[in-house]
Amino acid sequence: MQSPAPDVLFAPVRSQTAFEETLERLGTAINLGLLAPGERLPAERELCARLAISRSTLRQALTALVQSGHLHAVRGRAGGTFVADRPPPAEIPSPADLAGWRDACDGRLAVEVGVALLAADRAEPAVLDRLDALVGVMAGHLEDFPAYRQADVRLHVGLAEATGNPRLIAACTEAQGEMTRLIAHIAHPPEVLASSNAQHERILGAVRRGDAPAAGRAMWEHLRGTEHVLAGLLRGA
Amino acid sequence: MQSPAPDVLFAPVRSQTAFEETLERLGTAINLGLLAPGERLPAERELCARLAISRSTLRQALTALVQSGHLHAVRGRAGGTFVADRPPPAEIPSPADLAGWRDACDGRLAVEVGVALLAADRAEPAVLDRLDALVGVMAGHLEDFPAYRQADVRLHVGLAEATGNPRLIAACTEAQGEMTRLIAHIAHPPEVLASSNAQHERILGAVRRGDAPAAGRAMWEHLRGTEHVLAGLLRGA
DNA sequence: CCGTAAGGACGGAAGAGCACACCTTTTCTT
DNA sequence: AAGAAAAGGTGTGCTCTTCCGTCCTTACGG
Repeated sequence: MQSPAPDVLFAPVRSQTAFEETLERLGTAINLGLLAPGERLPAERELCARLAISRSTLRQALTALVQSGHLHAVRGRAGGTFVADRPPPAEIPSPADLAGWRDACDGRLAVEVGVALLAADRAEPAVLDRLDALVGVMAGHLEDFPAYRQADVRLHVGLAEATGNPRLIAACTEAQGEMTRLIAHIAHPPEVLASSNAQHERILGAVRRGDAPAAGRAMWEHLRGTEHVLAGLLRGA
Repeated sequence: MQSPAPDVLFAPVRSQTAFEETLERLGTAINLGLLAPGERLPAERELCARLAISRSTLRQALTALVQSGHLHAVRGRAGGTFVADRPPPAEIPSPADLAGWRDACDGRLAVEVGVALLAADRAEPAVLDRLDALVGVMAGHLEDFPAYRQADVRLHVGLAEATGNPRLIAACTEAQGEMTRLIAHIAHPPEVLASSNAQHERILGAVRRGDAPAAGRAMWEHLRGTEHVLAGLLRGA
């Protein structure tokens, strides 16, 4: 009955430095539009306290993001660090990203279906109203994928926030970041977006009814759609 | 429509050292029984290569686990590092563990339901036969919670392995580790274990039929059972 | 015109991790 | 019986990351 030693137990230990993680966190937040263009970040001395890192380390990340054009800094009393008005476009996905696209989809599936199940139990109607509004925003941007995608991300992350679980919010944000890297540069016909957005309505409807199984199932089908699109385009990768 | 800056974006960055993560990985693997008593670990020089850390760092972790009684080391040509025959019992959960029990359950829910959905699509019958055998093992240990729990863990992790996704396997292992810390020291009447094990059968049945929604739903209900037990016992925490 | 709040810059201290060389113990092979 | 081999055990010094503290520069506001 004893299985042999599972390989994954001895998989490489991640060694991401604080600088790298900070850079990644802020960078994806900007790319996802969670930090809006023109928005002001907390002051460095406050932000490094919130992130529980030293100011030097934080500044490494901020400096890198300024140089890459994601942020711009303004000195002086009324200054601060601001998200660029026109952040640079998402980079093309790395070979490593493409190689792991299926794993990324799987991870996203787990997080999002779990979020849907829990949100159905816990979401406040007021929050759901805000998410419904996002469906309307997306409906108005079927021809403008970047704008559509930004509302899309806000919807999914907003649903995660509705669960009240910080872990799930973080996991959802990370999953959305990975997905954005994968899909930012591929064509999205308006018909596809429209049908995807119809699924958003079904998900929110089930969540509002408190029907967790239906919400989970609707989310599952929603994500399978994305997965099939990717499978078609990346078949060789 | 612009939400204010999401709090979770500026949450503390995790700063876990390679030593800490190695210690945790191997320690939980032993506590969960994924590394069986008496089992021999790969040689240090090989293991540090697999974990992508230096031998010094690996030895820090191994030394700590030897001192805590989880491992014992044997010198000489036929030597090695072995899992203790009688590893020390799980520690009582820390206040931090108890405070976050609901978050831990949520995370587990997402991972496990996702695993069930994906396993229904991908699991090989041969693998499912092995998992069915574990249900039989559990049925024979309704009076012996440690033994029951060990087979339980192997079942859940085995289902994750059936998805073929390393991320999910790792996430599932971690979630099971957290759950074990929470539930190791509470009473588990045989009737509760029997009903829990019946749910295992339902899950595996749905997976075998390739009925993903049913598998996901069965898993969801299975986990809600555990959650209700915990909610009753930890209500004040 | 000065205080204050913001970003910007430097320099040293501490610790984690690593590479490498070497030692000790035991067993296997010749 | 001798020596090679394979394993854990030990020590040293270097590099890189991070942190802390201090100071500088800019610019708004009274």
